[in-house]
Amino acid sequence: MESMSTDRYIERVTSREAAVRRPATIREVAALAGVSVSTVSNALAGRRSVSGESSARVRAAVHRLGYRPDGAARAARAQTRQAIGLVVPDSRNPFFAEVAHGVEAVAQSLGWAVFLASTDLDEAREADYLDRMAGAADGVLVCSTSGSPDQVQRMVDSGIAVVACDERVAVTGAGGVFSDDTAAGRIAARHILTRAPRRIAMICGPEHLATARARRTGFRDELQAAGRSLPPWRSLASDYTIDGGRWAADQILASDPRVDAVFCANDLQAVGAAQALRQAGRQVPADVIVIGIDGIAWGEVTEPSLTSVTRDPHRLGSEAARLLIQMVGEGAQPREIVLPVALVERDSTRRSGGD
Amino acid sequence: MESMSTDRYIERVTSREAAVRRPATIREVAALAGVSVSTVSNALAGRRSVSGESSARVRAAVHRLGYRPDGAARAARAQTRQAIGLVVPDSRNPFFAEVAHGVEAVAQSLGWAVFLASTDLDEAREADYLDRMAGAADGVLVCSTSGSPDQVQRMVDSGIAVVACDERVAVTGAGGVFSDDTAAGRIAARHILTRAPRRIAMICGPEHLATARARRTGFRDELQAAGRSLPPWRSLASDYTIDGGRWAADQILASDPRVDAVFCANDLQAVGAAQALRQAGRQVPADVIVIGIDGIAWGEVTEPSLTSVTRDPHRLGSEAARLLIQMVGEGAQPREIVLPVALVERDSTRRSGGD
DNA sequence: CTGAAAGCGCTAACAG
DNA sequence: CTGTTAGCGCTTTCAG
Repeated sequence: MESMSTDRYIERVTSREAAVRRPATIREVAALAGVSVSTVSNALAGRRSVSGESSARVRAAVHRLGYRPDGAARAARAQTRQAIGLVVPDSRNPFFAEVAHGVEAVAQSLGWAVFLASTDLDEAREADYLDRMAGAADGVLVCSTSGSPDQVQRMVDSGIAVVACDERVAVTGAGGVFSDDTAAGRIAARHILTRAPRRIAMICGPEHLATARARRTGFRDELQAAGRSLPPWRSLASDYTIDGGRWAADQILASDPRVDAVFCANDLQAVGAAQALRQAGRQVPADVIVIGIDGIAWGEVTEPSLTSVTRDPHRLGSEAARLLIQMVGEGAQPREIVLPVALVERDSTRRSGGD
Repeated sequence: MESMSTDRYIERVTSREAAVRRPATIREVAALAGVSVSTVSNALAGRRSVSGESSARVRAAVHRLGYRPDGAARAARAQTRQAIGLVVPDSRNPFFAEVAHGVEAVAQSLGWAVFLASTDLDEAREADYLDRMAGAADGVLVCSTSGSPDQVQRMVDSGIAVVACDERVAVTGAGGVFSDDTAAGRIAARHILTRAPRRIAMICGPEHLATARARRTGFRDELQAAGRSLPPWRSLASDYTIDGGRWAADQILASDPRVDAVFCANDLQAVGAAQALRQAGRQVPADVIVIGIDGIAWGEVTEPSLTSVTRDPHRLGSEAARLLIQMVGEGAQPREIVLPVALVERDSTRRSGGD
């Protein structure tokens, strides 16, 4: 099987010339166009009226020189970087990838750039990133931070706009876009009850996340409202990951082999749980139904496809970006937005026949 | 089912105070510390020797004021933004998400920021992004661009470092990090042949991508070397997406229901193809084996788990970022790096028993 | 070891 | 409609 991998590493130099050509400046453009620097600036920004004659010559010069305004210089002078930062725990997580895409889509359409930062759940990295963003962006979007709110509070206090997304952050003066996590838990419970299960289990998210607690509360409350309760040994917490879900499902199976419904606080856990369940010989949904929360796109690809209470991650991101840009660009008040959630029913809770 | 979605939208204002506090400047720090601006600058950068006394006072002042150097001003003066741009077709695609994570990890460790841009395969957006990055970043990493190379060439010519990643770009003076796509195709073929299939099919990527063509060539060549060939009706191209794979698999099934091995030019297609195959009543791998290329993490989660020739997307990104930062930070020559690929065998090509 | 002064490339008054 | 003039906040000579 050793022929099954290519050789170590190939490398070759591509060009022989250093070509330390520096970008053209606005002054060069002005000189070539035979106008003043400010006319170039105005022509390019369309800020003040410039004669057709002049702007044509400017355009020509810009084109000939391949001129691009220097964002840094502009930012220094105009006191706006036209950039926002986005801090997520892990950009590979499909939920945050979707959020990031939403952020980026509206930022792009509004002419803002976005810095991406993945903390990988490392507090030191998070602190470092936040620090850096404070110096490079006009505002930052913080998703599910694990660190202490102090640093974020200091950012807000020193004039950097902050919008929290997904998970609340204890900071005054920050905006926020969240989903109705309690409702998500309730909806999941209601849907599960519809299938008349006898033995329900619950896989929660990390205890330190308020969103995880809210989902649990919603789920529990709805169950109790229906006169059902959850024995403690069928309720446990794990990471918001596929592995976390696998592990939790195995635990549940060990303490109650006859479980026939499992609620997961997020989709990744649900994917892992469903997999573990199948590997333990259970049919999903015939023997056990599984439901998650989040609404990641991979939910329709897994086997079976995953029923989920979607939080519309793309919209979470786009709404958050819109709010942040309003705050930073138009001086809008920070506010809090709670987005609705909705059930997306797929195979993992499908009634298989006459049950 | 209407109770299965939360109310429209909730919103409330979070703070009543505008608090237009502007960030502290280096001058304020200097004043508070009782030293000059340049001493503050030097103390902070550790560039020139500063007495312990002074730097202590500076540190204190920085802390008290919550001072953060303004990146834009620094960039304007020092002529380095310490930022790179990353342009990908779609940041939600797990392959590019992984690449992005690799890029970001090394950028972060080297003290560079990264701008993320998803073109969504829209040439206008790509052009817009590239343009913007030219003004905001010191260099840009371009993954699988669809647009014309002219713009990228102009960027290089005007002093913006460029590194292509994954897909080559016809530009002189750009660096590049690629994987050995031909080898990937060959390895896939060799592995498939190991299973002694009778009717092999091939799902290629978009014809306009050189990587797609190379994978096809590698696959074909290896087949021919083994004295096998592929009837044209069992070879077709589709998008590098799950849907593309689904569609292609359906086509193949229609023209040859007895196909028992399908090679896909990327993992997303393979996931889609496997799904379509199963939905058409075929067992994977018992009836048909499926193999992809890329090595996305979701390959181990799908049912069955996916055999793939991995290109190690994370490393592709980290290597590309390292090269770009060397070019832009240390004036390194642009060069071309070709990374090895390797077979990762999973269930989708597993021999089920004695076959 | 420190400070004064000169800009980075750009925008934004302000006069013409 | 246009040009001149001050800076943005920072780094970086250059003298002390």
